[in-house]
Amino acid sequence: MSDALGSDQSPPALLIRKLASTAQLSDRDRGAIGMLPFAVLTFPGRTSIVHEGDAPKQCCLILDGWAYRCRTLANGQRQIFAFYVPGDMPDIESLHLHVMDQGLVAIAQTTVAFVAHKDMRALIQSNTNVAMALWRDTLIDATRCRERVISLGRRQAVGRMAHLFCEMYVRLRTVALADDLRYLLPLTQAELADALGLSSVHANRSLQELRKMGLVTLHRRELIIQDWSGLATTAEFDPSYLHLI
Amino acid sequence: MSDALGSDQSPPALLIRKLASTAQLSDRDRGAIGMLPFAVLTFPGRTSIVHEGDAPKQCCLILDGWAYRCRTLANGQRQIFAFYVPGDMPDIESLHLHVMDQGLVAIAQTTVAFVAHKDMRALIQSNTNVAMALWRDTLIDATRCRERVISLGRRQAVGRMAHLFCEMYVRLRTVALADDLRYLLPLTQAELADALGLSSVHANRSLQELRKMGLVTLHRRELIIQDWSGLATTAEFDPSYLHLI
DNA sequence: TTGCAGATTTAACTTATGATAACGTAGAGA
DNA sequence: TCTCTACGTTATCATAAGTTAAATCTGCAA
Repeated sequence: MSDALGSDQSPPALLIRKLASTAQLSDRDRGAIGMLPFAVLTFPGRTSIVHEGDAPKQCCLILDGWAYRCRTLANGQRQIFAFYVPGDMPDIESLHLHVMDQGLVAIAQTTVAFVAHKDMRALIQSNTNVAMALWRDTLIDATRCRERVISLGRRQAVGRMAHLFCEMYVRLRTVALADDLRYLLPLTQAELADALGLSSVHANRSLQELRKMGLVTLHRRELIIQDWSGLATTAEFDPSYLHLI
Repeated sequence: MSDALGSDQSPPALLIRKLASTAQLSDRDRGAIGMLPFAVLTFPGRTSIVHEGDAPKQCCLILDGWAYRCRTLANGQRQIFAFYVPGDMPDIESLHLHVMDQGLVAIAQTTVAFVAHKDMRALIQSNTNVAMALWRDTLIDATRCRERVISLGRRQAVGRMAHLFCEMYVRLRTVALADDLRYLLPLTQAELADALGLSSVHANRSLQELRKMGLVTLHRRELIIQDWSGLATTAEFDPSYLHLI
């Protein structure tokens, strides 16, 4: 992928920057996060970081690459719930809910930093403010999930896709992985379809519709937004649900 | 509705019982929750408890009745995100996210107990364990949201409806508002449709399909599950995502 | 270069769901 | 009793999206 996010690339620095994008952190908070011991691991594309049914003893922080959470139904259909990008901690909830009811999968090659639950718990116990920031982060994850519900329930395919493109642009921009209305979107159309509740054929049709409308191009995994306001209108996109400061 | 939930009907007692259904609470925790000052208010059916765009200064606890969170799109379509029943605190998140991006609406006549944010914050600051239980509760709310995503994305209308009926049965049973495979479902078919991402006509068709399959009856707001295992199979329902102890 | 595998695109056809409108029913209140 | 209203039901037609299959295209490795 790419090394954005400013100078200090260490896992704690990334986590601090991420949490500070949605909450206020004091120097004491930053210091406490800075002490967290992380173990860094790289996963090849399309491999599982956490399996459905696992009971992890650690949380992970995406450093580089993308991941998604998904579940497979009995008939083999898949639903992708959410995408995670650098700075995100996709499984903070495993601190509280011990069995993962969905898997976490690396999309392209993805580097992840793990912190043991016990270290996270110690941090949370000793630093209420950081606990609140983490809690807040999980709540924002939930608002994104609700936005997904509205998309699936009440938007048509083209609007859903436009909405996802808008959301990812805004999120990637906060970690300096998008600018100038373009970003790397390492998804196949089949994965896009699984996220949007579509068949891959219809995902393809919808994408072409967006192209035909002159809103985006997507070629070689690079998404270019040609008409932001048109795209946002098509999506009825209002970024306030992301609760960025 | 009905007065279930055992002997002590006070708001703190209800909250304690609810949190204890998904987390361990010590006597000290229970004592601390018991001290929370609540203000009780009753809302007529189809009135707004919290408006979209509000910045509430209090959290609410449903004592009696049902409520739902919803948002209305530009074209007038509505999406209901979640239903809340006695024992639920639908807007704990307002402690952390100050503007509600959706409304909270009472369905039938609904009684609600309000706690001021400052009192909740004091409780959370002084009692980490209760904070963790509340956090955990918001995470379970999020797992329900994800379950909704899977329903909307990958299940057909009949399966979606079956899944909702299963979930509400299990949830209502934990607060003694359902037993013997039946419960009060105070929703119109139009509301059911808004929750399931369907038109009301198709919600009606799907309901009739469930009846024809011999799985449920719904008459005069009473839902009777005639064939639990058939319904659960149709829904591919697995209650583990509710994380009940 | 060639061949291969995965990804995208296109086409033809089917199906689930939406939209609209008419009609039925039951309860509330005059 | 009558009327009004909110809901539920039914029918018809329109359309978004699914399914299947085959034709390209792309990148990659031999």
